[in-house]
Amino acid sequence: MNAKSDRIPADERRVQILDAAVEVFGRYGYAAATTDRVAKGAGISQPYVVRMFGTKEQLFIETLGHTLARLLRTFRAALAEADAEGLSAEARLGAAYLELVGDRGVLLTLLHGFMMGADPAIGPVARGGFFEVYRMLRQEAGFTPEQARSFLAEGMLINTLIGLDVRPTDDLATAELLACTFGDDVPESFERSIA
Amino acid sequence: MNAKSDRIPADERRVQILDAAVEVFGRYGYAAATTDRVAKGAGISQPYVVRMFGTKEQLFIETLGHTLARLLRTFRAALAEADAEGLSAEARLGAAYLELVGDRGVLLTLLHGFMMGADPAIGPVARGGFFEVYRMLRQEAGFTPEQARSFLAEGMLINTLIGLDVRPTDDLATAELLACTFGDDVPESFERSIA
DNA sequence: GTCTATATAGCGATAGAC
DNA sequence: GTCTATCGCTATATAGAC
Repeated sequence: MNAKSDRIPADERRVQILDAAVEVFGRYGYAAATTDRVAKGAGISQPYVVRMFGTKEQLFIETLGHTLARLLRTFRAALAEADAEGLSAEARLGAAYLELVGDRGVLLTLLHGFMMGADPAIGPVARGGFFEVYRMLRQEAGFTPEQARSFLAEGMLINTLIGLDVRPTDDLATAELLACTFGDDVPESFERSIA
Repeated sequence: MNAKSDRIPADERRVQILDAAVEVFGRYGYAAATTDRVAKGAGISQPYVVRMFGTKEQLFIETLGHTLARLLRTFRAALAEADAEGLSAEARLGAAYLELVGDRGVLLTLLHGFMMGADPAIGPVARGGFFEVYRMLRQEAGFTPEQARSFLAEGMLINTLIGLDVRPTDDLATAELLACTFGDDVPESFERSIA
């Protein structure tokens, strides 16, 4: 509104930029995403984005950390709930994953990061993040290796369906696979088309 | 060697370019891949690549078709073999998938394509390719929806492990997941580092 | 804390010769 | 069938003002 209110603390601006970055990196991937789109998403100028994070690469690395933290937070909350209500960790974590599907940016940003293992700077971060999830499943959720592998595999299939931008109405095979993957209630984010 | 022998038929050149493109798109993804790298891989000039395929986008679409055809060919050969030797289609297709892992470019190009569902030109091609595989599993391999979903999920996890550029020596969690995914013989392509 | 202006580099695509 | 030369766009990053 007024000119002065546009000046906000750096910490707060940082989070706004990271939130915008999750959307942009998720939609376009690392290479096709532009710092300008992130800036527009955060409502600031492109050079300011770069000023805050140094480089686009560094922004992506911090965005990966941001999304990973959110994933782990969601999973840990689900585990606590399963504990309190005596539900199985497996079922409760599956439901938690579906919550995350609602926000396409999170899972797609992670998957795009996972595809960059060959990148010297981003690869180690991506591997570290992936296996942090694996360790959480094994140690905190009490999964066996087979349970953890199966959980991750199902997750990657769901990520792929999001990345494909699959819609329930596409055709018979599509409807069948979506029904088989999600059961009765296909996440609503599959029904809207991308803005 | 001699100057004249460098002139080869367009059809043959096309295949050379597509083979180079599979490697490059697999390694860098669509956006970060350059027509110049593809050209160097095929041993020709960058403008000639563009000349042959019109645009980089069109090159990617044809590369997707090329890799998908190879995937389906491998699967169908495995099915024929399973038929002849009385093996289960599920086990034989799993083994066929592992053959494809040896050539990182194929599976990574496909996965990069699957991540581009939101792209107006590439999205429809990627979805079509993915569900062509699904239909093959259901109709030709005789999989139930659950078997097909599970097979695809395991495949996507393997693709992700390739994309992450995971190495067996990384740490305990890594070794455990690789052992759990591949059993005794982890594909050798996981042991070499990328060139 | 934030912007405008701009330097700089890389890449896809075109023109045209051989 | 293939190359060299080059245009023009886009995008990251820097400089410096407010």
